[in-house]
This record gives sequence, structure tokens and C-alpha cells, in this order.
Amino acid sequence: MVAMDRKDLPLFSISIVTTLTELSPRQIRYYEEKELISPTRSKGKQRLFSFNDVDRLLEIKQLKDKGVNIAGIKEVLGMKEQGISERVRESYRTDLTEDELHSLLRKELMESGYVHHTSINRGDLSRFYHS
DNA sequence: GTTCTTACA
DNA sequence: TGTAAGAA
Repeated sequence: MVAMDRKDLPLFSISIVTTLTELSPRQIRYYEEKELISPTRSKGKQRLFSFNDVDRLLEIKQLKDKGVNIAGIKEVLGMKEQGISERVRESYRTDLTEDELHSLLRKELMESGYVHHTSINRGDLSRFYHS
């Protein structure tokens, strides 16, 4: 069971993910260190990210901007894995320019309502926020 | 040229 | 988190 889902295919270099997520290489590597993402490695030990990795990175970015710390982000990401539909299928079209793919991917993910009304800012999770 | 790790500010 | 150094 290597990659049942297309979204698990390791395809992007860190530079690509950097432009896709607008996160710095430092942050991306830091999140991997914190086990928020698990990109595979190429033979040269270079990271290869999948669509799922990019998805998670974008969610991490949102939560970070909201003031959620690593522990809190792990909580939310863990909850997501328990069940929440996703969709960015159109991103797989190959007849898109790189810029089109970038904006499309980001747009789709932004409008998915990933982090709202999940009750994360309802008190009991306040301990996951920075001061 | 790009990415990696480690380390320091 | 940004940046630098040295290796791959």
C-alpha cells in the first residue's frame, strides 16, 4: 500500500511547496520536525511533498495566523483525519499553467471551510492558543 | 543551482 | 523564524 490516493503521491520539491503555500522553507522543515507533515524523501534525501502535505500545510498556515500553537494545530489536524470531506480534484488537470494551478489550488482550499465552526475557539481549546 | 543539516541571533 | 556555513 504505497499510494492508494493520488493525493499521496510525492511530487513537489520544497521550492514548489514554498510558492504553493507561501510558507518559508524554514517553517516547512520546522513543521515536519514537529510531525505535522511527513513528506517522503528522494534518493538524495530531498523532501518530496504530496497534495495532502500541501493541504495540511495550508491548514497549518491558517491556524498559525489564528494564533494556534503546535499542540493546538496537532489537535485540529488529528480531528480532520477522523472525518471531513475534501475536494481539489480539478487540480489534477495537466492542462494548467503553473500559476493557474497555484491559484486554483489555493482558492479551492481556502473556500473549503476547513477551520470554521469547528468549535476550536470555544473555550475548552483555549489552552492551545498563544498568549 | 537547489536542498539538507546544524547552529546561532 | 531568519540566516549562515558546509556538504550532498
